[in-house]
Amino acid sequence: MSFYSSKTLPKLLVKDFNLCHTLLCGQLFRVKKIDAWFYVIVKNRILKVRQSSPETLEYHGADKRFLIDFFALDEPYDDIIAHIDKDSHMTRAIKKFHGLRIVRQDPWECLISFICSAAANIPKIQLNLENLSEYFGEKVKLHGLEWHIFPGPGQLNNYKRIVMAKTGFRAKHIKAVNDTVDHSFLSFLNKLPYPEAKKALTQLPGVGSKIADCVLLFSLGFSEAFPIDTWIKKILQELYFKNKTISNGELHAFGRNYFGKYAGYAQQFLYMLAREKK
DNA sequence: CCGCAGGCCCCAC
DNA sequence: GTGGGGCCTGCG
Repeated sequence: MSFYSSKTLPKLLVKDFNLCHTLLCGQLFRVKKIDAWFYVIVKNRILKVRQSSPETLEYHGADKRFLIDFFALDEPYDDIIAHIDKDSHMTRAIKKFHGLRIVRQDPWECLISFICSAAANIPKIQLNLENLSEYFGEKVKLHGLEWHIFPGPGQLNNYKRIVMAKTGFRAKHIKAVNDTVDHSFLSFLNKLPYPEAKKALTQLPGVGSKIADCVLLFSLGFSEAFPIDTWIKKILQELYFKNKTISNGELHAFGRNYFGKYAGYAQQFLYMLAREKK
């Protein structure tokens, strides 16, 4: 595909970072693995990256500063782990998935992604996002391949095409959100306290407690957000409630109180535990 | 006794 | 997953 050997690519020294865990923990969907490399479509760029050793990232398509921000490498990892390491279950998860990070993805794409996630699975979400990008997003060529940038707010302006992207009942939510939400609304949420930001998001059609928490956690820096999906529900009930059925509201309150200001990281570790048992 | 807020279940989307 | 309806409960 390229005459350049990997030796010519820049390297970034990393600590407490695992690329696979970070890219494959269900927070991002536009990730492709080709040979030994991951290709991640982030905003208007195609990031090509691999972890050639535990402490080395080789990359192309972005600069160092971008990588540090996107992968949240400036977060105090030891501190985060110390906060959520409350019991033997978490200790095990933290050890097993060490280096998992919560990325800082684009809030708009994150919002649409998780609207697509309602009653779906990961391959289906990926299909929806690929289709939406192909139908509405700008095309770019890189590494001999064609890629589509994710369409911005206002660009998802054709209901029929949104339906053609196989979004099903989510199509009307996507169209409505496209017509009412812009970048400034989303960046404004950053400045609000968690409860207010969440309330503003759940005002949007197709966005309830879970999806709001995903957007807050994965794109707006609210590390205390604690999304309850079916996987988390199952594992929380199993590990902390002797398999008793607990309402989502109660599980949410439990997670936030028990794990504290980095509850969202705890949620991701638990998600990984739940998925590997599948 | 009656009315409404809050919690929960159900089901179409 | 969400949202809206139906239904039960509890307090005023």
